Amino acid sequence: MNSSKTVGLADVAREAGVSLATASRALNSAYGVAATTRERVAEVARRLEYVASPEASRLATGATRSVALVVPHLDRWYFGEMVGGLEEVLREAGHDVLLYHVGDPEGRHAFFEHLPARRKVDAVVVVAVPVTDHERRRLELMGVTIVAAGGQDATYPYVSIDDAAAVRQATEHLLRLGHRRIAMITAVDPDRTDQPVHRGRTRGFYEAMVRADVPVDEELVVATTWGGVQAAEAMENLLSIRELPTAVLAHSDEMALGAMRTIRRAGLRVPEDISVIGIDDHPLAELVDLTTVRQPVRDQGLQAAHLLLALLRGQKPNLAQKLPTRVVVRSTTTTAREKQPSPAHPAPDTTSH
Amino acid sequence: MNSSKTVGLADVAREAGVSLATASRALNSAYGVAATTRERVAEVARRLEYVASPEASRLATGATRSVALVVPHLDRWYFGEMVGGLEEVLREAGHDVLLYHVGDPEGRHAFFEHLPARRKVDAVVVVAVPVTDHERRRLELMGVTIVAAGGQDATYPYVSIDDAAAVRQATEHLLRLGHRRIAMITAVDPDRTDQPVHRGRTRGFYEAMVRADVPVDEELVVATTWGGVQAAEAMENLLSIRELPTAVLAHSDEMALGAMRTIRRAGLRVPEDISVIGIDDHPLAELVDLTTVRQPVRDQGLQAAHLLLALLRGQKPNLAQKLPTRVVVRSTTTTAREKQPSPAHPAPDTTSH
DNA sequence: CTGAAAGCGCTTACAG
DNA sequence: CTGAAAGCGCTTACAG
Repeated sequence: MNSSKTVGLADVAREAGVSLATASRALNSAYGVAATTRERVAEVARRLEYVASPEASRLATGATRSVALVVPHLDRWYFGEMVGGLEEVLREAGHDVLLYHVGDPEGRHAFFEHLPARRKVDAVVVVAVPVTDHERRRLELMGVTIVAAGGQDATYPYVSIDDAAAVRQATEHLLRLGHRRIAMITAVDPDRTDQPVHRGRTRGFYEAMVRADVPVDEELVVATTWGGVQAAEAMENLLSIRELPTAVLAHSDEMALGAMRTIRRAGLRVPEDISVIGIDDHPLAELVDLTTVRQPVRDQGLQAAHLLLALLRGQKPNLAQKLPTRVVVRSTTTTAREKQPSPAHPAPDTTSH
Repeated sequence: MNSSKTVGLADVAREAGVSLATASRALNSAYGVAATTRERVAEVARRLEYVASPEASRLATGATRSVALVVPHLDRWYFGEMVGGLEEVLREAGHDVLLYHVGDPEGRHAFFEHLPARRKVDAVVVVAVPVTDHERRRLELMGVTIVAAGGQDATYPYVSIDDAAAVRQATEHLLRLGHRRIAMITAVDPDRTDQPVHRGRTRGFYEAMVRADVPVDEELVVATTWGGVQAAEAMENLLSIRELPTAVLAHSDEMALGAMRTIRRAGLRVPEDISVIGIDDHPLAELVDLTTVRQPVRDQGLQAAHLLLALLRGQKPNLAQKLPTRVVVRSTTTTAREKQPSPAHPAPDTTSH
């Protein structure tokens, strides 16, 4: 199949005048080879442009030198950015990076069932994908290390942001501007309706409100799946409430943009009538002047990769790393007006224009 | 390292009462095995949850069953979406998907230099990454198939959109609305300043203008690197021109958003004062009501993967596939006013807002 | 420090 | 149709 002969370890050994064993050791291990021998072999290898066959090495050692990246989406900024950070340090460390897209719970299940059957990877990092304790234990039994990048707190090593803190920051920003009727568009993972509602980002909202001693109007808390269009629809419900909110907090920037579209189409202005704040600091947030809470996504990927490498080396790294977030004030939030806007309850109109 | 024994082909063979050779053939090849034998072996394999060791198979056959995805960015929607499409069909076809991020020309060069040294992959698909003919030939000599997903026309198999046609459609949309002073913010790849200017997207603009017999004011054509912020700056230059354009065409939606920010900050309105159209139909374009030219990104990834598979199978697929694009009218474009806006040449102000 | 040899888990001509 | 055997290209105890 491949006509051009590739140079093998045997070629290097012959050329350097040593045995296969010595050549191998010279190229890999630190001990057990005379310095001069090692250098000579290395020199020959370089000259011959020798590259070890990964298949053969893996077969002989049992280690695969590759890690699987499990991601639920590839088309959202968050995931691409995360993967970019992970790839950089893993590749740098000499690992192959295998991409696995698991869309739904079944896909996820299939992945964890089949992967360990025959170890194709030494480790897997899940990007904001939930992993059951059972799945995690299964992997560990098979000797594959697991790490989470982003997502909710896990019972295994992870690096993420403090979701509750991020939303607390957003809420406090609005409270500071004098807002009291604050609405929140909560994101729920469609595959995980089992989860407690008042956790993560949602919890942060309640915490901030309680601390500020501002009562939460439950009517102003709506839930929907991730996504701008879904948030736009949720916003329609919020606009049908008798007393409109003066500010809206969305669980992501995409969702904030969706909410803004609904507000705009209803003939209201942002931020004059309703302030809007998102979470993420999506690259486009800057271009649409959206106030948001910035989370360092690439850094989470970078750190998660380092965490994984430390674990593979048998070190004892910090197993629960949370990266800081901070409010980025742009122009979609402003001080609360005294009077509520009540523009004759404009019928939300999504078809027009 | 791995304590739990995995079941090997030997276990299957023994259990099925056949030799290793027969077991292997039964599981792989279509011919040379009695139907009953094949079934029995398959049954045993299933029961034992046998999974072949990829390392061993690869070492024995020489085929890697894996393909490398080479991408220049991971944090932009376009690339994530493309990769998602590629991953889906390649994984489905039983290939491993290795991710390679090559940021700059050196990285790209290093990739093509080292990859073929020892075949880690059977094929590589480059996502909008330029490949020199020399690099392509090198890969082919080593027996690795190459395919391009997206990007400019290549001298090797590819699937992409017709860049010139996409911009032609955008230009024609503006012309149809009565615009004559149309500005264009051209995207240039910082690594490829060598390329002819009037090609791809840029060429489409000139073609449409010539066809409509509308003279192009070269002052209205500005170039910048991809990116919203860069486009925002380019837009500042356009606003400093004595006679403002009535419409702006940006080479991407991100760039269109950047242009809109500058227009907005200058106190002008979109589309009343200046119409804006982008290219892509980025998922967020819908949320900001941006008029654009839609390109099917995921489909390009899907098709490119199918093209690759066909090539690997030795078939003769269409080596130059172009997917259609179409204008999606939203609310950032409108008919040209009779009079030009000349708001006393507002000084572009990027600090305020 | 170095070498001969076995082994990693498959696949595939070569004989029957 | 089926089996014994060699081989894919490394690594690593085991002896020196």
